[in-house]
Amino acid sequence: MTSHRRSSGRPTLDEVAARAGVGRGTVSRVVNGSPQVSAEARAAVEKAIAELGYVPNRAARALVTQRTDAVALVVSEPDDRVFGEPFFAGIVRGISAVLNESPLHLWLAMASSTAERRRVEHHLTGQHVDGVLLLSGHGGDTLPDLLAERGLPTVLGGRPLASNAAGSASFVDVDNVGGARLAVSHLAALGRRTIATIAGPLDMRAGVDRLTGYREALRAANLPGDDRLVVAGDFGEESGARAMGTLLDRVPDLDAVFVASDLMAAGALRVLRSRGRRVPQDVAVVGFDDSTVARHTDPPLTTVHQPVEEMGRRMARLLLARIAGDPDARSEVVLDTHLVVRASA
Amino acid sequence: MTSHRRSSGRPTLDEVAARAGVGRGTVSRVVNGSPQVSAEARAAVEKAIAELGYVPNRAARALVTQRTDAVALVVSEPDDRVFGEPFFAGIVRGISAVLNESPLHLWLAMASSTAERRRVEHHLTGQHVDGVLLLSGHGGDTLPDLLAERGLPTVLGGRPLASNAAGSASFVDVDNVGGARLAVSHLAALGRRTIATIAGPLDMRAGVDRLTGYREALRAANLPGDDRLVVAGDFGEESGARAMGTLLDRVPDLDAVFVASDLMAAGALRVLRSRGRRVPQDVAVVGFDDSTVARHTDPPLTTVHQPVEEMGRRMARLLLARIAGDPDARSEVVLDTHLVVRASA
DNA sequence: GGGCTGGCTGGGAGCGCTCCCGAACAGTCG
DNA sequence: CGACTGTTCGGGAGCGCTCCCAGCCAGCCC
Repeated sequence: MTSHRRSSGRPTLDEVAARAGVGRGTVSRVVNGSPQVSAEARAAVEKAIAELGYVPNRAARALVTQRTDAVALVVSEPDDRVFGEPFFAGIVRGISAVLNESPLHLWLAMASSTAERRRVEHHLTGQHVDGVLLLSGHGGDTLPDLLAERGLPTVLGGRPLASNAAGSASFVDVDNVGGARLAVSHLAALGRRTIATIAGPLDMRAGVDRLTGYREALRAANLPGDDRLVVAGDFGEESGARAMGTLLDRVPDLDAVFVASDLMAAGALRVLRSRGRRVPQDVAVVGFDDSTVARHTDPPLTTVHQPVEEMGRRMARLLLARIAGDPDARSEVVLDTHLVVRASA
Repeated sequence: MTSHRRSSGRPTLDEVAARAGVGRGTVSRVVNGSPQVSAEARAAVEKAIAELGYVPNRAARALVTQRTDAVALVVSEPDDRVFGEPFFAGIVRGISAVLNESPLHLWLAMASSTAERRRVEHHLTGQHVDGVLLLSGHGGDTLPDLLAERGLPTVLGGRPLASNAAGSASFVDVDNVGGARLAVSHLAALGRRTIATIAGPLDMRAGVDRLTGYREALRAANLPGDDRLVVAGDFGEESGARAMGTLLDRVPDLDAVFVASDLMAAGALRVLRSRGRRVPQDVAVVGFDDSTVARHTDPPLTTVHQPVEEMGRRMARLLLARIAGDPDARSEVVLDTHLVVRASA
């Protein structure tokens, strides 16, 4: 009737106040759970809210509070690695599970190309998220530094490569070194003496760490570390096949391979078979990731399991903590991996 | 110096205007690409923006425009299906690819439990997304109706089950019926006469449609449709194994199975082998999804490929169109599937 | 009884932006 | 030369909310 009614029809805080017969301040206090409200006033406001179906306007709130109740999950990855099963889905689930218990919402940003990365940077630093979860991988990513500089709470998925000024960023990682050590020790315990490895890309921390674990385990088992036993791939299946070929050419009598990803291991398995090697009798193989394919290769793959969903959960919790509390607090969480023994080793 | 500087230090539109020596309106016009600005004014404003590193405040803009430049991807799925490879990752990629070309941002909302679903409903209808992409699956989901009622542009991933008032919602689906038909015709063309099927859950549209395709193809090939040849699973590996057992008990001499998901097919393959059937000699098997596992089963799985990433792209484009234009426009997109022939059939 | 607490409350100010109205200024035509 | 059109521009109003301050009303103590 009066011209005050907004066209969109969504009730505002003022309308609630009018209906409850109180002032705006009181409604705001009720909505935000302030204790400074009498029982009667609170009841009246709650009644009005229910009747009107009032939902606070986030934009208006964000405008004044300078907070957005949103965090971004940035997938800053040019290639497919992050999307490999079960990584991405698992992480997202873990994160969502935790965030769903908080008032925060999740904004998903993929930055594959450089242009997209710039757009994302722009948006993040132009504020309007309260924190950032970053799934990166490759070194040379400038985003962590940029965010740190802007003072935006950030949690990295995966330990940053080297000297990144991510010194101020928290991260959650799986124990890649330990996992690789587990795998290679297992191979050594099986009596294998010539253990090769197909490493991941060495510009990714996971690639480097798994190689380190391999070397440590060799040393611990008193086995020779020979550079001809090491070939790097890119975590993808084809690169695994190629690497296996190279390895077999170089060291025909190798009796075991530790492969830094299940997908590469699947490729390796194929080549091994076509070159007449029996797995595990002639060559034992251990993979990494415990992805879905590991259960279905022939033979099923012994592999290192990493707790992806837990990783997502921890990332989210860490971010929550940083947003709530001291933004300078830095934490590092490293999650245990374990070996899943199947038929390939 | 003056007390005008905000503590957070982010430059505002007014500061840009002051620096450029123009009014707020002009800055706003430049930022929003209005043509009603002289070349000099535009240049001055752009210079000031660059110097100050100005980024518009989304909340403030959203508050006045009543738009948010954000859409939500709601995964309303209690169980794992959506997360099965390569579905989720593919969809998300496709969506992101399209959205990255637009001013829209992506919110990700998982609603597994009923409580979470309520929270999401509340958030969506409490406004503050401009549209919704819904990945559902099971019938009985009330969200599409709710959103339609609220007039929120919505695009469904997957054709809704039955009589949902999703009559007003657009959707993108893959041609499940056609895909299943393709698979079963292939089996028939191979000379198989007793073709069984392990269907998906019949409260999901994909489950129903794939079964329909199976039946149509049988009829077209003049093969008997026997209810004993049909067992439903839940798309998961174990259910596939169980179903295969049941099928073998009922019809020991079946010579082919069409399985409505690769994961179930993997389970079926296992049981087939343990029951002494050779694949494909004794029993030919065709799966559905063309997931990563299909390439690695023993033997590799012939399966129906569905264009997941394209599905994501189309969903995003459809939503964009609905947001931009006539919100009552309804569209249905059904994407073709094709058969990937490997060793299992 | 006067002054003081202290719990509740209402409402002004203002967050940063867009929208829109009217002013200012050309340029054009009769 | 005056009236008129069209383009460009400035700035007031207001989006819905939170913050904060002043005001009010007990209740209490000296």
